[in-house]
Amino acid sequence: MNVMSLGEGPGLSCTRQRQRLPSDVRVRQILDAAQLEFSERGFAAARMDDIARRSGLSKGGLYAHFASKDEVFEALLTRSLRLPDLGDPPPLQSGTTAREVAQWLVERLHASLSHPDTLATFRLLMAEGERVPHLIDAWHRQLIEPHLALLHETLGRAGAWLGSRSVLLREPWLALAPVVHLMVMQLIFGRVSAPGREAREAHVALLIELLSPRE
Amino acid sequence: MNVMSLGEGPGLSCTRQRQRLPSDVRVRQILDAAQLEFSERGFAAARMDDIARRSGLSKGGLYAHFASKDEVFEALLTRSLRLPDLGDPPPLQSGTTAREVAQWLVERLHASLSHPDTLATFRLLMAEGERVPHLIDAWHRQLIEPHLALLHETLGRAGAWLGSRSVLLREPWLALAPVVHLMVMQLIFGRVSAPGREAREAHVALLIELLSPRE
Amino acid sequence: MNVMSLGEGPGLSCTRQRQRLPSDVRVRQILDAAQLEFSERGFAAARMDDIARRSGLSKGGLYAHFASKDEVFEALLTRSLRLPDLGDPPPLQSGTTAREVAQWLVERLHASLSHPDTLATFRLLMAEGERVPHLIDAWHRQLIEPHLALLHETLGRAGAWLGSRSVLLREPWLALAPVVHLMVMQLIFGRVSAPGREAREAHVALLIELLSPRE
Amino acid sequence: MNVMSLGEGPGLSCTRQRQRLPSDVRVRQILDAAQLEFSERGFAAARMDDIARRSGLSKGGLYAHFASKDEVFEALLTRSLRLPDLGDPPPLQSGTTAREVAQWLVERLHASLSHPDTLATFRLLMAEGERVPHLIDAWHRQLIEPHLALLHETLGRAGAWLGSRSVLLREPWLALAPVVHLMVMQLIFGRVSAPGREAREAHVALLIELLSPRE
DNA sequence: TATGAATGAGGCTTCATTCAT
DNA sequence: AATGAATGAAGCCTCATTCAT
Repeated sequence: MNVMSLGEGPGLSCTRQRQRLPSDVRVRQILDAAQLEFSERGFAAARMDDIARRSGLSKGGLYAHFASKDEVFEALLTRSLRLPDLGDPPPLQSGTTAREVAQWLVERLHASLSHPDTLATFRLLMAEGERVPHLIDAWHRQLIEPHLALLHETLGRAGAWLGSRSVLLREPWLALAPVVHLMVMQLIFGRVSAPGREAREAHVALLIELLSPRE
Repeated sequence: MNVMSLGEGPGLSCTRQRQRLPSDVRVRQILDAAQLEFSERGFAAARMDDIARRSGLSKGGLYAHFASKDEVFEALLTRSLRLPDLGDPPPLQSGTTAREVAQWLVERLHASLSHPDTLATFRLLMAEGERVPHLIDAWHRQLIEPHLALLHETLGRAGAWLGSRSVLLREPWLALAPVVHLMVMQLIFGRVSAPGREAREAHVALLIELLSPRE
Repeated sequence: MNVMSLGEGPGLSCTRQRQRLPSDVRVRQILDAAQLEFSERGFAAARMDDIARRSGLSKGGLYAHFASKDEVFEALLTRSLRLPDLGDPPPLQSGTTAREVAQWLVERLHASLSHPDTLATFRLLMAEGERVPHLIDAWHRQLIEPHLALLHETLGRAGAWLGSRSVLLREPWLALAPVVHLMVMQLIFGRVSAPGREAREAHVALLIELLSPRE
Repeated sequence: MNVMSLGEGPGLSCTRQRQRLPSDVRVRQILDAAQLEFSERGFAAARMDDIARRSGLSKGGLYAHFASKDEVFEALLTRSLRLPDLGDPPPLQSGTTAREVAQWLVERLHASLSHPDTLATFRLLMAEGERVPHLIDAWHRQLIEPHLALLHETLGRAGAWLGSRSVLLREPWLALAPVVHLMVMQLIFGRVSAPGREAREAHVALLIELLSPRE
């Protein structure tokens, strides 16, 4: 490469140039790559080289953005810990049935928790949580608690409305458990297949039973 | 091992002798050590050196019993995959209440699944399952299915007896989900603390509700 | 490299800099080092560490260029398997004597086969050939066959010219055998000394006898 | 195994006993095994474990007979360096032809040098000779020199008898070279196939030419 | 910012050798 | 004389990280 070809300014050279992207774009690419690598192999077995290559960078280029493997890992988990958008609780009007409430809840929970990104984070925390205890707390605050709060709020109001006095109203995690169960099964077996319709249907049926008033 | 049992060897108590143990004893020690190391660090980050030292062996000595790290890992999981002893289903006599059945079930499930060994295996399979897909199958067959079968059988009979027509009778995994949920929480947060009494109580209450006949 | 050429670097001559060389230069250095190590010790006893040090590299640096010891070995042999330049066959003009032909041949064969590189390769193939059977074939095709072809061609034409009907014309390997014998002796005894003049003279004398017509 | 079963003397126990053989038998077995292992893999790559197993011994048992790998190697080569029995030189009576002498010689040389044991030793010396320089000398004295002496003597007498004045009479190694060539080819290519008849025939033809008087 | 050769610590594994039995 | 568990020194190879360009 001669001196002339360097001075030509951006865009004019047709030779294969080094790709210089804005930092935030690169960081996003890197974290996307890191998510795949860390999720597939776990922290220790993931290689900076692979993360770099998957981001379209060389190893050295990766280190221009992150000072260490730990830093990438932490940045990844931090990014994954965005507050989920759970939307508004359902309106409870006259005529709202237990089924409607249950379906709304199950749909929300699965949409939020069965998302591949959530699963990947979930798995990383199971496997490597000890590495980042402060992130575990954050995860609990930002993921678990909002969901439990949503459940508590929604089940409470629906229970009152519907006249249920189920234990569910006091222990909303029981309503979350089937989703967690499915997440676990999904992580352990077939990493691809989404949880079946029937499973969700069963979950709905369970909630209906518990929300329905008894004699 | 109490203090007395150390230093009492016949004659040569003080000199550090090379310990020669029968192979099966060593293998047990090694797998115990491996369980700790693999569970604490995951497969990739665990070091053969540490496993060896924890078994009272040199690195080379370890390789007299296992040909590779993978082999230790697999042997460990295989050992952990013993069929659980779930005991007999509960007698359903006249006078048996939903509470009795529910308590019996919850106790069984927690005793079997919250055991530290089971948790360790569970965690390893979550984190490193892709390494040993055949063991995943075995785990499902030998751990999950028997528990589901126990639930199916017991819930079915209890439901018939008690007059319940809950979805639980068709989808026994719903009754397992709270235990799985607790296992997960136990793994992610505080690796030590056993799941609280209240959680078990809530689980029992849930089952009671579902097993009780409705008007 | 003379003394002057050291210490003259621009500005920083004294500090020990990390040497960064283009890949092909390094590869050449590595294979040179490998040739020495493998030839001196054989494949199994040669150490990657030594090859690295001899190339002015760290162990890890070596692996940036070759993925394994086997790969270095194979690359080395492949490099050694260049077709020899045997030059043109001698002109047979009126007046060409058997001695001239014989001397020309013996000189060619020894120049080509007694070369230290050829000897080193020869020895490696004797000792470690089973490791690289495909290279054995290549070696035969690229080294042995051309020499035999040269002999066949040259002896044939010279024999016709000179009126010889020796078995040599049909079995040219008989004319190669003394060189092989000398190579072997050179390898087994004194690894340094070139084969003596007298030996070559004897070889020439042998060929003369066989090329000369008999009554 | 209880104490009684040990005191019963030899021969009475039908349980699998340790095989205790006379030392010289064991040593022979060990060296046979060593010959195979060293020849197949070379010194560095041969494993004491394999030699032991091939001798029907455990590793420890092997060390009861040889103090080290080097000692086994040296003992093996020493055993291989027995003086070959070349038999008596051929009677040269009136009527003996060059063909008879040549055939007798070629047969002797091949019988002695193409023997698998000789080939194995030959190869070991080529590959590992530097390890045992004193044995190289011995090998020369005990194998090469006798053959050269046989050739010198036989060719000398036959040449005188037949009226040849070939260079062969002064440089008997030239008559040995084709055998060496064949040995080398046999070692490098097909480790099994014996050298062909035609090759031997060619060798004979060569000697006949050189032994026959010229006008 | 980006490259990729280079480093060096550290992990897995092998194997000659020792030794209690 | 024999066993086989055990040692420990090395060797191969990996990979996070550095750095000259």
